[in-house]
Amino acid sequence: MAEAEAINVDLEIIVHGAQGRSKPELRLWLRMLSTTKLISQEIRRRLRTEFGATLPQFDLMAQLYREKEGLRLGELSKRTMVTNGNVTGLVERLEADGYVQRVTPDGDRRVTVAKLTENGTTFFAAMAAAHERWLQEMMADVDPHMITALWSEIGAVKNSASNHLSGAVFE
Amino acid sequence: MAEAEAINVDLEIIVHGAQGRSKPELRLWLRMLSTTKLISQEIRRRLRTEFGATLPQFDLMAQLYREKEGLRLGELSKRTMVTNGNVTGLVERLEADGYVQRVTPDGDRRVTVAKLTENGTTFFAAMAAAHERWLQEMMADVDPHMITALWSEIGAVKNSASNHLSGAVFE
DNA sequence: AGCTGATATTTGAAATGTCAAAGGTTCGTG
DNA sequence: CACGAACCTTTGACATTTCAAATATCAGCT
Repeated sequence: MAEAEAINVDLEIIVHGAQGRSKPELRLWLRMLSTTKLISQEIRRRLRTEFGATLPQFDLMAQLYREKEGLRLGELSKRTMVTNGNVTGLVERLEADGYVQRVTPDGDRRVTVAKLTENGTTFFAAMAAAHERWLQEMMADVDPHMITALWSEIGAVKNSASNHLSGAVFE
Repeated sequence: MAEAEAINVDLEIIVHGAQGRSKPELRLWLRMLSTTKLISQEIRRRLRTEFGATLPQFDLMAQLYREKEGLRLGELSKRTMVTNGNVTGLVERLEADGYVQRVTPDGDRRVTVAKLTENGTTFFAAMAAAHERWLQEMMADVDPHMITALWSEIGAVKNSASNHLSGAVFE
């Protein structure tokens, strides 16, 4: 354990350099980024080996899973924080795999609604259960109080960042 | 301010659903992920519009900046958490732009060392200054104590995750 | 010297990511 | 009802991403 920690500290130093003189905001950002990358990569690896799926596909299906009626591609784009053009391709591939179905509603022919098929629903449910388990595993060494505290503190960071964006995010 | 916060809370709900029944680890993970995405996208946007650069290029140059003698591509891959094949293409484009130079040392002809050119050095220095400023801006509303606290708490998360990886990360 | 195994990088296929521009479709208003 | 603005999705050009397979080189051993 102690050894693993030491190795990890080294990794951090290697990744971001021995930058004692950086501003705290920058140090925090670099650590957030590397931590997120680390966990993302692990989740990607497991999704691929255990389910043959990708993380973006998982994210997209997660949105559809809780909207039985499906979602418009534009909504999907906002919720997954993925660009419109990207959603098109993702849905295309998921449709080819039989997990998602595309429908154009009668009312508005500009719109395309994507929804999970029955296959897609059961497939996603299995992935979601594993996904939640993996996260509990990976955060097993963290004090539960710290987890909830982190959740709210990161909320503060997110709020601050949201208030200082240049682009029009609140369309 | 209060309004912007309300809007942001809505965004979070939209992005991740009104999932009161999720495990804390999952909630924390989703929030970390969306926050990191939000800030990354803002940094990407600014790097592109103000410098015509991409975030991976910035990351790569950051590593070279603090190693005047340059780095082997494999080292670059580890430090940037980017795969080998990916580094090849990144360096290729940066070389075409005149910011990076590739050299094969005499001793070992398997190796390729990348280093910043003079142009690359001054270019990166300008980007780095802006980059640090942007982060201070985006985190301006966060209590400085919280920033340092977050830094160490996220360290705990990172350590825990490192200890529960499936793949061989500590080669 | 020649083999073998380890190292280092490149390549190729497929997916994801961005942005900008182009296509349709709908709606309000003249 | 026709026009133009607004809306939704797709397309196209590129960059990035991963993985696996291929290449190239080195180092050690016989």
